[in-house]
Amino acid sequence: MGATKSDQFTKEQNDLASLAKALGHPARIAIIEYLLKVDSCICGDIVGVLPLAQPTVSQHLKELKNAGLIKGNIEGTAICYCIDEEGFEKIKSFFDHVTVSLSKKKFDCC
Amino acid sequence: MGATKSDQFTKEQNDLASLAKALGHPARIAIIEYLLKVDSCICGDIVGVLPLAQPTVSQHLKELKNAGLIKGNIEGTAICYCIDEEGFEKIKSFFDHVTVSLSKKKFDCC
DNA sequence: TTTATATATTGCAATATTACGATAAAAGAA
DNA sequence: TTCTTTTATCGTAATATTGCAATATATAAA
Repeated sequence: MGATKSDQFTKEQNDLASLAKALGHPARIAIIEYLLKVDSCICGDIVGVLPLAQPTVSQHLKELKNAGLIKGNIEGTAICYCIDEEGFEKIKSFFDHVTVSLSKKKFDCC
Repeated sequence: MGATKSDQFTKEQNDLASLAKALGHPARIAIIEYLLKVDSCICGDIVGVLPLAQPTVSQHLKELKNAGLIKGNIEGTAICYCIDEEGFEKIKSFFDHVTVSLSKKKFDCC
C-alpha cells in the first residue's frame, strides 16, 4: 500500500487538499510572494530569484498552475505568470468557514 | 538529489509551507472539518469517521499537531483533540495579505 | 536559414509520504 | 494482578515528491 486513498474522500476535501498541497513547499510560497510583490505578471526571472535550477522552477510553476493558483500567458518567447485569484478565493472561503466555526465554539477544552 | 532545499528559504516561508502542507491531504481536511462540526473536543471516534485504519489516523493527527493546527489533551484512557486557533491565525494572515495585495493590483494581464 | 533565448519535458536518483499489521504503552475495570 | 480499551510507535511496502542534467520545443533575431 502507500497510495493516498483520495477516492474515499469528497471532491471538496480533495480539491481543498490539492490547493493546500500546492502551497506546501517553500519555493512555491516564495513564487506566490514574488508574484504579489511585483504587482504585475513577470516571466522567467523567477528562476533568477529562487535558489533552484530552471527545470525545478518550471516544475513548481506547473504545479501551482495545475492547482489553479497561478495563470500563464505566452508572451513572445517568454511566459508571463500571475496569480489566479479564483484559486485563492476557494482556499480563502475555507478559512473564512473555519473562522466562523471557531467564533461559535462553546467549549475550550484543550 | 531530491531533498527539499528548505534551508535556502526563509523561516516564514518554511513555516507557512509546513502549515499548508499539513492541510494538503484529504484525510487531514476531513479531520479539521469534523473537529469544527462537533463543536467540542472529541476523542478517537475520528477513527470511526475516516475510511482509514487507526495507526494511519493517529499519524495524520500527529502531523496536524506538529504543524500546530490541532491540540491534544489526555483524558483518562482517551485523548481529546481540538482545533489550535493559533496555527489557523498564521495561515489566515497570509491569505489576508494575499487578498490585500490583489486588491492593490493594477494590471490584469493573464 | 542559423543562432540565441526562454521555457518545458524526460529520465533518473535521492528522499519523503501514505498506509497498515503488529506491537507497545497507559490507564481504568474486574 | 489480569483484562479491556484507547492511542502511539515500529517496521515495512507502495507510491509520490523534489531536484537537476540533458534535451526538446518554440519564438525572435540575425
